[in-house]
Amino acid sequence: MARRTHVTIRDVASNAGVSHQTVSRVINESERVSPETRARVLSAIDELGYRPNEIARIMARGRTHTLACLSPNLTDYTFASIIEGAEIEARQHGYFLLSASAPDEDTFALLVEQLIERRRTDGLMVINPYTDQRFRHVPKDVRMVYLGAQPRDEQVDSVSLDDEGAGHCATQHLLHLGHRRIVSITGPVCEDCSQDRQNGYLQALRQAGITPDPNLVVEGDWSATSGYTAVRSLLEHRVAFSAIFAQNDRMAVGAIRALREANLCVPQDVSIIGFDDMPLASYFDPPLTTMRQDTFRLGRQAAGLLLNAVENPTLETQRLLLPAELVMRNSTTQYVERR
Amino acid sequence: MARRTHVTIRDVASNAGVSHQTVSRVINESERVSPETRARVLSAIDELGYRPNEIARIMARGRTHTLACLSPNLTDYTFASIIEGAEIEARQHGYFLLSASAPDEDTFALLVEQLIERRRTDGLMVINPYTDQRFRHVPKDVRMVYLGAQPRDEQVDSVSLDDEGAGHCATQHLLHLGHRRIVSITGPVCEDCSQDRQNGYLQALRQAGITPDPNLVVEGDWSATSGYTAVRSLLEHRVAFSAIFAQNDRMAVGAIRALREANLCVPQDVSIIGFDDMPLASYFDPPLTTMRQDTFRLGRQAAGLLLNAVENPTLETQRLLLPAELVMRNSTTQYVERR
DNA sequence: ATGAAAGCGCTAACAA
DNA sequence: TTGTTAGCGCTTTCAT
Repeated sequence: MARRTHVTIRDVASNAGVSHQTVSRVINESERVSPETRARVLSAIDELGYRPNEIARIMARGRTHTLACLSPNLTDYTFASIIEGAEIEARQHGYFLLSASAPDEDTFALLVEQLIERRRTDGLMVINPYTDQRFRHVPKDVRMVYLGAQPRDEQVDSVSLDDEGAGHCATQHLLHLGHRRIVSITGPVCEDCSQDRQNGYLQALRQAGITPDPNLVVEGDWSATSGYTAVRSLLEHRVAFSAIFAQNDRMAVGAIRALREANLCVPQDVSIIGFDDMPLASYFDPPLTTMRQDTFRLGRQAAGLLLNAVENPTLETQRLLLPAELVMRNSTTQYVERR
Repeated sequence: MARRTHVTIRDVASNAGVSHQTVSRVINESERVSPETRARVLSAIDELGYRPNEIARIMARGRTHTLACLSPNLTDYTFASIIEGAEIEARQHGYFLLSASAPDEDTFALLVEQLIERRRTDGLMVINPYTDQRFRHVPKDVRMVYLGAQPRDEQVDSVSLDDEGAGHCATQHLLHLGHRRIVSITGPVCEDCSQDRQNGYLQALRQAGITPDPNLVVEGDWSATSGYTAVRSLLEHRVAFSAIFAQNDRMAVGAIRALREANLCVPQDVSIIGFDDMPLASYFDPPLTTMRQDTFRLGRQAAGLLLNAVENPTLETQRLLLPAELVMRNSTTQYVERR
C-alpha cells in the first residue's frame, strides 16, 4: 500500500498536536522548544517514519549544500584522487560533491550553465582551468577554486602543486648523480603545470652552469605512448643523453620501454625520473624514482578553501602551493662515463 | 552592484507584459503560446539575463533529475571508469550523477538516508552491494541498480560481468597451454565476484579432468601486496605449480615480483594471467595477459537501466551480464616439463 | 492562447 | 515556548 505522497512536516504536526513550525524547530535542533513537546514530536516522527524533504529545505534556505567539481575526466588517477579528497572533505562539512567530466570547452560551458547559473550548486571546483579556454565560461560572481593551476587574472582561490619547485628538485636529483645531458619529456605545453615543471628544469640546469639544449626537450601528452615516441625519436636522431626527466610516470614508463627496445638498460645506461608516484609505480621494472604529489590532500584543501569561501563570502581569496616529494627507487643511478 | 536576489520568472513576466505562467510555458517549450508572445518573453529573458532556478523546478515537479552512485571508493580504476560511464550516460538523458565514496557500511547507510530517504536523488546505483551488509540499508521502494553483483533476493536491476565465464575462460587458457597445477589468487571471498570467478576456475579444472587442489588457492584482497604475499607463502611451503590465475591485475603484478625475487621467470617458469586489463597492463614486465572487462560500458548500461526504471516505474527488473575478453600478451606461455 | 489560483514542503519573521 | 503568516520560484490545474 504505497502512499501516493510522502509524510510531511504537517502530518507530524497534527499527529503530535503542535504546529508545523514546532516540528521544524525540532528537526533543526532549535533550543526554543520544551523537552516534553520535543519528545512528542520525536515520537510522532518515529511513528510516521517522517524524513525531511531535502529539496524543500534547500528551496526555503536558498542554499544547496552542494559543490560542483569539473574535471577533464574522472578516471585519471590524479583527478580521481583529487575528487575523492574533495568529496570526503565536503561531506565532513555537510556538503555533497557533484563531480562531472568536462572533456572539452563546450561541455564545460554547458555544465557551468546547468550547475552554477541555474543554482543547483553553491560553489565550483575546476581542475586544470587553463586546458583550452574553459575558464572564460565561468561568471564573475560565483565562488570557486582552481585546482592544478594558479589564477592568471581572475580573483579566485587556488590550490596547486609547486610544479616549478618539483621540476627543479627532480632535475637537481639527476644533476647530483652526475648527469649533464638530461632529457625533459614535458606534458602539453599549453598546460600551465607543464611549463612550470619545465621552468624548474631549466633553472636547475642553469644553476649548475649548464646551458639548456633545446634538442633535449620533447613535448608529450601525458600518455605512455607519447613517452615511448619521444625516446624513439631522440634515439633515431642520435641525440646523446644519460638521463630523462619525464613530467609524469606514464610517460616515464613509455620511455623505459623504448630504451629497452634499443637494448639500453635503466638505470645503468639511462637514468629516468617520473612524476606523480602513481599506484604501482614501485612495481614497474625498474621501480620508478619519481616526484610524489599528494593529490588526495590537494583535493581536501581545495574543498576546504571553497567551503570557507561559500560560507564567508567576504573572505579574501588565497593561493595554496603544495610541495612534491622526491621518492628514490631504482630507475636513477650515478652517471658513469661510457666509451 | 550585486543584486540581493535573482531575476525570477515574474520579473520576466512583468517586463514582457505577460503572466508568469506564460513565461513558464516559454521556458518549458510548450506549444500553446503565440510566436509574438514567445518572442517578447525571449527578449525579456535575454535582457534581464534570466536563468531558471533549477531547485524551484525540482521542488514543483517532485523530481530531482539526479542519480546517486555509491562506490567503495572513487579512485580504483574499475570503479572510476564505471562511474565515468554512468555519469556520461546520465547526462545524455538530462540527469546528473552524484557519486560518493562509502568505504564502510555505516557511511553507506548515512548516504542512503541523506540521498534517498531525504529525496535528493531519484535513483540509486550501488557498486559491489554485497561488500559487508550494505545492501540491507536500502529501503524497498527506491529504484536502484546493482553493479558488479547479481541480486540475491532483492527485486532490483543489475549489471555485472560474467565473472564465472571469465574465470572459466582464464583457467581454460592456462589449461590449453598445458598447465595442470594452476594457482588461484582470489579476491576477498566475501565478495560475490571472487566466488564467481573461483567457480569458473573450479569448473574449468573439473572439465579437464583435474581434481582441484585446495592448497593451490589463496585469498587476496585485490592489492599488489596481497598477490606478493600469496606467492611468497606458496613458495615457502614448497607448493608446486606452473601457472597462476590472479583475480585482478594488481595481484598479478605483486605475484610477479615475488616470483622474480625467487629467481623464477615469467612466463618461462611460471605463467600468469590477470584480470581487468588495467591501464598500463601492457607496460609491465612482462606485458600482462589478462581478462579485459569493459567497465566503462558497464557503467553506461547500469545508468541506462536505472534511468529507464526511474522514468517507467512499472518496468520489470532485469539482469545484464557482460562478457570479458581474453587479452593475450606475454605473461603466459606453453608449459614445459622441468627436471 | 493566456491568466488566476493553488500548492510543492519547508524556513523565517513576527506575534502572542 | 509556541503558533501564525509569508514567502522561496517554480509547475499544474482549471478557467476564460
